[in-house]
Amino acid sequence: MALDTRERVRRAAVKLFATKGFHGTGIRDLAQESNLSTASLYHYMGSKEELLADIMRDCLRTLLDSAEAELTGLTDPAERLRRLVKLHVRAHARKPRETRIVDHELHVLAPTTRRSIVELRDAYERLWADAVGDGVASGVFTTAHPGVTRIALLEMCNGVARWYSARGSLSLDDLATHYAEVALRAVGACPQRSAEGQSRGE
Amino acid sequence: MALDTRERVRRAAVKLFATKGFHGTGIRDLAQESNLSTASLYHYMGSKEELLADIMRDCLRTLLDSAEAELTGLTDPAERLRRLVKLHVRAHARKPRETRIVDHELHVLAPTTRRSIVELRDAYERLWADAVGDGVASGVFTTAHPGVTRIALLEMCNGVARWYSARGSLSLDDLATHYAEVALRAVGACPQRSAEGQSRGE
Amino acid sequence: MALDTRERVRRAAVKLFATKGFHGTGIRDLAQESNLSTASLYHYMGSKEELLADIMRDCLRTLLDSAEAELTGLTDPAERLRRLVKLHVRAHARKPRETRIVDHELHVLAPTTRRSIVELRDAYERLWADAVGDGVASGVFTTAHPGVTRIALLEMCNGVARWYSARGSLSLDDLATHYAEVALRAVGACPQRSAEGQSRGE
Amino acid sequence: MALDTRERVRRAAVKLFATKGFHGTGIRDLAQESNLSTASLYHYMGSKEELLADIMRDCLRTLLDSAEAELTGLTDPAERLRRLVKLHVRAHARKPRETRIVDHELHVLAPTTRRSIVELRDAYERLWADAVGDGVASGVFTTAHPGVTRIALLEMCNGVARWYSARGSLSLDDLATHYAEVALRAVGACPQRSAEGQSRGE
DNA sequence: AATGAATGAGCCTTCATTCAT
DNA sequence: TATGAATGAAGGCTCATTCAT
Repeated sequence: MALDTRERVRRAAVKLFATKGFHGTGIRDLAQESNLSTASLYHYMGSKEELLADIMRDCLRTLLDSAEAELTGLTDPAERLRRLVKLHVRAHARKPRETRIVDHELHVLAPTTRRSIVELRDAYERLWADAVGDGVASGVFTTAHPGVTRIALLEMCNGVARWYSARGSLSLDDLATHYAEVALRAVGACPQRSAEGQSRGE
Repeated sequence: MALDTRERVRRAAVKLFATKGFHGTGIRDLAQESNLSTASLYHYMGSKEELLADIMRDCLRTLLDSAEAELTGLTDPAERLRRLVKLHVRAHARKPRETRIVDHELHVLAPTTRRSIVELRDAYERLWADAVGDGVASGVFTTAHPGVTRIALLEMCNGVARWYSARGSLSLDDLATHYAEVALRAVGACPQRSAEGQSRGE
Repeated sequence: MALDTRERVRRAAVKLFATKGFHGTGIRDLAQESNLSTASLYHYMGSKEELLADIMRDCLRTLLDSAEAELTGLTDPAERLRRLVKLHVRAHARKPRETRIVDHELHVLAPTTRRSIVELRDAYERLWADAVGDGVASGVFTTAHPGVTRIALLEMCNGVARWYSARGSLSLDDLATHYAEVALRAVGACPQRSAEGQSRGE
Repeated sequence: MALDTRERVRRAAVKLFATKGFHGTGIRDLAQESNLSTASLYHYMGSKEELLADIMRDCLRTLLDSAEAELTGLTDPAERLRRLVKLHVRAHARKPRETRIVDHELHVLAPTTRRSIVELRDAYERLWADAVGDGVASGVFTTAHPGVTRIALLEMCNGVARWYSARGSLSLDDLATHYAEVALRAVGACPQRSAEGQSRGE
């Protein structure tokens, strides 16, 4: 099935925004990458900035929705953090360009739009904050600065989008598991058994 | 003492490149921020891109030099990692804009220039790789994927530049110590005493 | 019939480049003369320099093609030279601006482009060199330095573009004939009859 | 003896204006070629345009003066034309850059300045016109259009500046003699003896 | 005599966008 | 749906020139 034109434009934008940055990408670049004229481009998008906002919004919506789905019914903070990390890492490894765009181009958006995007991001990060906070409250985690630890872990996981390659030696599952491991250690959950399991597996 | 003009231009560039991105910063923005005409700007820089490259180069040189100085004479991998993390965190908290520029704008540079910058970055990262590698080799660290762990920690520390504020509740020293803590836990160094020491101190 | 826009740009360029020189003509001058905005200009040309190269190329191509057509089947060197001179003079009198551009602005072109233009010019001048050379070889022409004579005649004829005006007393045909006369005398063809014929005719 | 600075500037200008054109030459180019800063340049010249005008004026003054000196006491039109041609050719071969500048950059000058330069040029050309005119009047020359012939010869001789190289096979004296020959033939002076002499001599 | 600093104006070119077809 | 044509604004950079030192 032929690719929907709107989708083609979207993908072109994702590719170029991630590679050259929003301001480094001209609409001529977008048009060329989409095999469209610059004029035609405007049948499939509002403006360059709206296109960017759409990409960010979708990326964050998907992340938020699947995170909420993943956590449904879970109470154990360690398990919640593990799931969050794995989901986050998988998302960033699979959609490195979209997530890099979210991370790098927020400053481009006009205030109103930016606020709506930041809201989504904050909602998502609250899931992390809650997991870490609950873990510390219940004594499962021992970390001196939960807030700092949360953001440190998030940044660590975001980084995956900047370097992970599917062609590397590490499978996506192993990567996600490894990161969950590192994260749980970082909060002081010291998951003896699983750590050893991971070690044995290699 | 009045600020050297060249330095004024540099600072304007650092501020704007970090805030709005390289491509998002116009030469006229730079001129205004430097209280200079656009023409005068060119007495103090080669081109916008060279200015960027200079900023990056200086930032990385400084980081690399101080890291090498910091590690001189040290052999214990845990201590080396701790020092690297603390230095890195401090540098990123103190010069968040410079380091963000290094992280975000590499793609702007022409191939030749980029290579020279990447070389510096790689030299610096090798210090981390060596510390982690030696730790694993000597059994002090237990981590399944040293390479991944190293980059995960680096990204985590880079993140500091994206959120740390001196006006926050955490002092720079505490922040650096905390990150070192998290990092050592992440590599499985489980530094009982120092971790407790750290906990007690807060 | 309305003038094609591309052609309007071309004519504006010819007029301005010839009058004020390539470097003396700004893109804004071109736009104004073409009744276009500077941005629109770029729908009809690659760059200012490409526009110049196109003008030169077309001018030389036309000259070369018509010269080759004119000489087809001719062997007599005197007749060939006469035809070349007349054609050249006519072309330079009719298209003085294009030919002046070719003569004056070669130095502007980038090496590669320049080479391609110079090649055309050389191909054309070879027709002159052959005519003069054959005339000397067969004894019809007596000139001590055929190469010098050829270039002297060419320069003399090029000059037409710098002064001829259709409003002058001399018709184009008479002008061309007169130049042919001067040229043949210069190579020592001393065409008694035709010279007298020419004299009688005026 | 060290070269006077003002003279160094002048020479740099001659070189660059001739090579790249007036508008193609920046004052930075001039400064570099003169081994001066752009600011220092202005101790030795009024403005770029005045520098150009000076060069042109001197070139034409010299030509005019030496032509008048050369013709002093001569009445024979053929001899006068021969001397003019030889002088002109020599001047253009020896100072090809100055003369090219005079020929190519008149259009740059502001009206007032231009007029003063054109006046000089016209005074010089009147010497040619007189020689040709007298020759025709006295029947020594036979040319249908004296005015056209005069300008044709002038352009032919101007051309020397565009191609003559001292490294070529032809000596400057031979070149000048050859041109005089061509010119006299062109006006129909048919100087049997001298032509043969020329031929024999080579 | 010499120049580093400074600049308003201008350079060529591309920007994102609109609109008639 | 698709696009050639069009553009005002802005892009990075250089222009010729002045002036204080």
